[in-house]
Amino acid sequence: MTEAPVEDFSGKRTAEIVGITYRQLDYWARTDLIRPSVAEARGSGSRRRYSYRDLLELKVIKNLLDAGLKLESVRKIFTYLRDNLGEDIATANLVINGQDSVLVHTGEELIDLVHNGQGVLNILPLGNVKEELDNAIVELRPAPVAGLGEQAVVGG
Amino acid sequence: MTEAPVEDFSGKRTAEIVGITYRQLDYWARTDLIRPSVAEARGSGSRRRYSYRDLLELKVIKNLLDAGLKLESVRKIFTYLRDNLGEDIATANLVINGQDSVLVHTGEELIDLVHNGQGVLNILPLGNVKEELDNAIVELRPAPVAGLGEQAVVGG
DNA sequence: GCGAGGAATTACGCCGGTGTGGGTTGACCA
DNA sequence: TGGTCAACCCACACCGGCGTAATTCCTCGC
Repeated sequence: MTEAPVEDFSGKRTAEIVGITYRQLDYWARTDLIRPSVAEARGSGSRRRYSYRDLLELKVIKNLLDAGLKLESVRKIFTYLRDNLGEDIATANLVINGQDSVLVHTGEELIDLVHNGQGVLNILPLGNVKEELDNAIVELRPAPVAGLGEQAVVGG
Repeated sequence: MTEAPVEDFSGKRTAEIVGITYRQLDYWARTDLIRPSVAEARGSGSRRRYSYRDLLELKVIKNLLDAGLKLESVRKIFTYLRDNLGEDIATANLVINGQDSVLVHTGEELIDLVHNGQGVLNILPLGNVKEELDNAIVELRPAPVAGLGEQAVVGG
């Protein structure tokens, strides 16, 4: 355990890892979609610090946007999701039906939903998201500095 | 066959049936998302005439929007969908993966896609759409005029 | 049967909110 | 002290709401 998550990330690096532009990250932070939970910006020149969990959420957002969702919808989804995005990320599928979101774990549940669902369902396999993220973190090491990159003590 | 589809619909009524605003319908027509296939507008005051098939597409769009999709994505989806939205509407599920769309008929195919899919899948059961539409058409009869509502001869 | 008037419908310009990109300035940290 | 990163201002595209002018359709009176 404690594989890595005691690491935190600058705004720029966060954007690179997640695969979004820095502008988006900036905009989302200032419009309260996702704010850096380790350290908020405190005026021009200060540094934002994102946690691993933040990156995870950002990656989910990125996936949702790539799927063609409106940012507005993503905002609403996260209002719900933030309370439920927990341990079972590896196996869960996020299923979104308009304003409502559910976490589904089995394929059968999924089929049920599709059959009963009145509208479009947006389905995001969260396991993939975590995987993608972890890969990106490894590949995008900040620099070939000795051993530790952006290692930081968060005190947890 | 020929259950009803020899009917066509005014812009206003189309908007009511589909459940969108007239503004949207107007905007979509003028930006080439969906144009009335029976009769185009030919200047201020002219009348648009939408076919049943148009309504079907509009209803799909409405569902996609309700699911939180960007209109931009919907445009791209329809570029593909228009060629493939055919008879099997009753049973097919529209599956969207970012830019790509597929029509899927069985639950197993669906699960496969979910497992393999890298990103979000948007799934829309098309059968429901047709059903919703037919209900709305019946419920929103234009007026209690004798028997026939907006019956019209469209030719072949 | 036919013309006139009113109702219905459309096109269009104006506008605002959102999301995003660019560029610049200013603070922070190494 | 220099490089990096956040804030801020600006601009632009998209979506769609509103109001208005223009046109067409429908109905009525003759």
